[in-house]
Formats: sequence, structure tokens, C-alpha cells
Amino acid sequence: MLEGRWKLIILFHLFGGNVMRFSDLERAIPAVSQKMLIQQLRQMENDGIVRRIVHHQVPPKVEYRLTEWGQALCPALDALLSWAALREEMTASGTSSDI
Amino acid sequence: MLEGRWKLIILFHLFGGNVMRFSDLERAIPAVSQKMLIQQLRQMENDGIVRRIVHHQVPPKVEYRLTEWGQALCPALDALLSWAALREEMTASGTSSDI
DNA sequence: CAGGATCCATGCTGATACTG
DNA sequence: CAGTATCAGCATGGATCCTG
Repeated sequence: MLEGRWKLIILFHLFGGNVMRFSDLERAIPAVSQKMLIQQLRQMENDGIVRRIVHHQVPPKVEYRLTEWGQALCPALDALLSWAALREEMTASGTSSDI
Repeated sequence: MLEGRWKLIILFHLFGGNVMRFSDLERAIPAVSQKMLIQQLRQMENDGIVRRIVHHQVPPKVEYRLTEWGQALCPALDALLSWAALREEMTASGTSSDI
């Protein structure tokens, strides 16, 4: 469901009702390849977390946003983030958040 | 941190302060191989999520439990579970929880 | 009982090139 | 712009056998 290196990173960019185009996400996450980006977006689309909106134009325009259910994930991920942050209080190890 | 197929499953068995022996975990999670079980336990030990307690006996006895920080993960995972459960209310798709 | 060691299959990942 | 196709590399996962 949420496995895959990029899912969470993508979600963080989509939270708060953010609507992003494919190229927006590419720019926001420079480390990801197009293949991985589209792959993980498609998976989340199938899982009902992300909604894909195609605007039939030239040039093409495709937007991604969270579904209602996807938005509901927000508090859970916040809890995970604060858990990860809690570690730094206890150990002061400088590695940033990989959940 | 929490990647790997078995981490969450292991954690669920350890929550609530549960103390389990290696063989207990093997029995509780029949699908996991010994190699995977020990590997993921070791990783979580290194990450400070799980504590490993060796009793020097014959036969050997090794117990696993959560660290303080590991216990702190509980509410976050609960949030994830209720999120997953929310799906069934909305879609009624019978697939059980894979997060 | 609680692992360690080894070998092997799979799959995820990424770089690159191409398309409607 | 928003993808698709292809190929290669490495990590992950698993089965089996062995040990203190």
C-alpha cells in the first residue's frame, strides 16, 4: 500500500489539498526518475489514494491530487513524523527522516 | 526504518509491552522465514526500536520487546490502521490490511 | 532454542532513449 | 508536457542446511 521509496515523499507534496502537475512533482522531487514517479502515482491511483485528472489540451496537462481517503491519511503520517522527530530528542543522531 | 515486509507485523506482536521469544515470533508469524525474522529484528534493534534480551541458559533463551521509543510508535501505527479500516467503510473491498 | 551461512530467484530501481 | 519502452544492477527475500 505505502511501500515504495517515493510514495511518502509524493504524499507530502500533495497534502493540504495541493494539486500538482506531473512536471511539478518532477521538479519538487529531483531525485526521482520519470519511470518511478509515474509508477508510484499509478499504484496510488489504483489504491484510491491519488486522483488523476487529465485535461485534454495541447500541450497535455495532467494534475494529481489526493482523494478524500488520501487526505484522511494526513494525521497518521503526522504521527509518524513526530515519532521520527522524537528520536532526535533522545539520541541527537543527525540523520534526517527516513520512515 | 520501517521498510521491509515483516517489520510492521513483528511490531504488532510486540505492542502493549509484549515480550516474545524468538520461537514465539516464529509461531506467531508462520509465513516468515528464520532468516527474515532475525534480519528484521536485528535492524530494528540497531534502529533502537526493539530491545534484545539474552538469558544465558541452556537451552538458550532470547526475548524481544520494544524500547521506549518503539512503544512511542504505537499511536502512529494505530492511526495507520484506522485509516486502512476507513477504506472498508467507503469501498467495502474485502482485502485485509496491508499498509 | 536461537540463530549463522550459503545459494538462488525475484523484483525493485534507475539510466537512457523514444513518442503522441 | 506527460508519459512509454527497454535494459541492466543491486537489494531484498526465501529455502535449505548447519551450529553453539
